[in-house]
Amino acid sequence: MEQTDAVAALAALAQDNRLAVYRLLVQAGPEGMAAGSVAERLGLAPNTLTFHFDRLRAAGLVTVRRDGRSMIYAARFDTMNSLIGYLTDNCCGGNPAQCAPAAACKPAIKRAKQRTKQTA
Amino acid sequence: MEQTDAVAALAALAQDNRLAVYRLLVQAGPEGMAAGSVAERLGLAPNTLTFHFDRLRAAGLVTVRRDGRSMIYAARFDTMNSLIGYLTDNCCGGNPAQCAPAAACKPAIKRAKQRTKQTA
DNA sequence: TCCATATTTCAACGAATATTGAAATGATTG
DNA sequence: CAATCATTTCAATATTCGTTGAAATATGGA
Repeated sequence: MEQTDAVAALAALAQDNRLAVYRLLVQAGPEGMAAGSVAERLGLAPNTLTFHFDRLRAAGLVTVRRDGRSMIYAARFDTMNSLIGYLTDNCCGGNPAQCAPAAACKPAIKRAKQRTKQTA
Repeated sequence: MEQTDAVAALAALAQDNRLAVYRLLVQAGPEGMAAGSVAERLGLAPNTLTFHFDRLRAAGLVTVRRDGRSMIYAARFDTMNSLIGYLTDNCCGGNPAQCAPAAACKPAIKRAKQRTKQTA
């Protein structure tokens, strides 16, 4: 992951409603949730929610697929892993005695191959 | 960690220069770096840097101590751990078969007890 | 005390952001 | 095809943010 992408991801998460949306999707898992369900659950106006979904998607933090008239949003765990890897990259000068590399949530379902390594 | 603190930490990191500063401090480890060294390393004006340090500190991401006429800034690894814990909290509905809890960089030096558990 | 170094404070400006309201698009059902 | 539901697009507004420049504070040495 590069600086620009990391900033984008962090900026996308650095907002009350978006963070709530993202965490909801993280908890929902790979299956995702319909936009309407998220709106109802968090009490957000549909257009406001679209705006936030858009930012999360532009940052690569979520995916969308259409199911009938609903749009299903799901968290992208690989991006979260990359972000955490970027934040803790070369931690403490890479001294293995001082630092341990980070690893975040992995769905391990409906997403077969997913490398644990993220060298920035 | 609570929502407000998480948003504050994410917002603090969601900016090019601040993210660069923070990563530099992460790599510097618990010993930290003088403000001037950071400024020189990143080519930032001293007052601009103070502004950014202030935001990082307000978010609990760094600490400061004075050493002579220099101010030594250091990353707070515990906050990073809490943040990662918050982001991945109850991942995939808490289904242990699908998700593994996250753990970030731990200095393990000059910072003895540090719980791995962060239940938000 | 006087001077140089290191960092902070203050005021100001242009740019970006979140929310709102109304209208439009796309998909399903009868 | 008409009606309805789910979501998106567009324009407008108030707020927040990052950077700059000049001046102030604090520490250490001659």
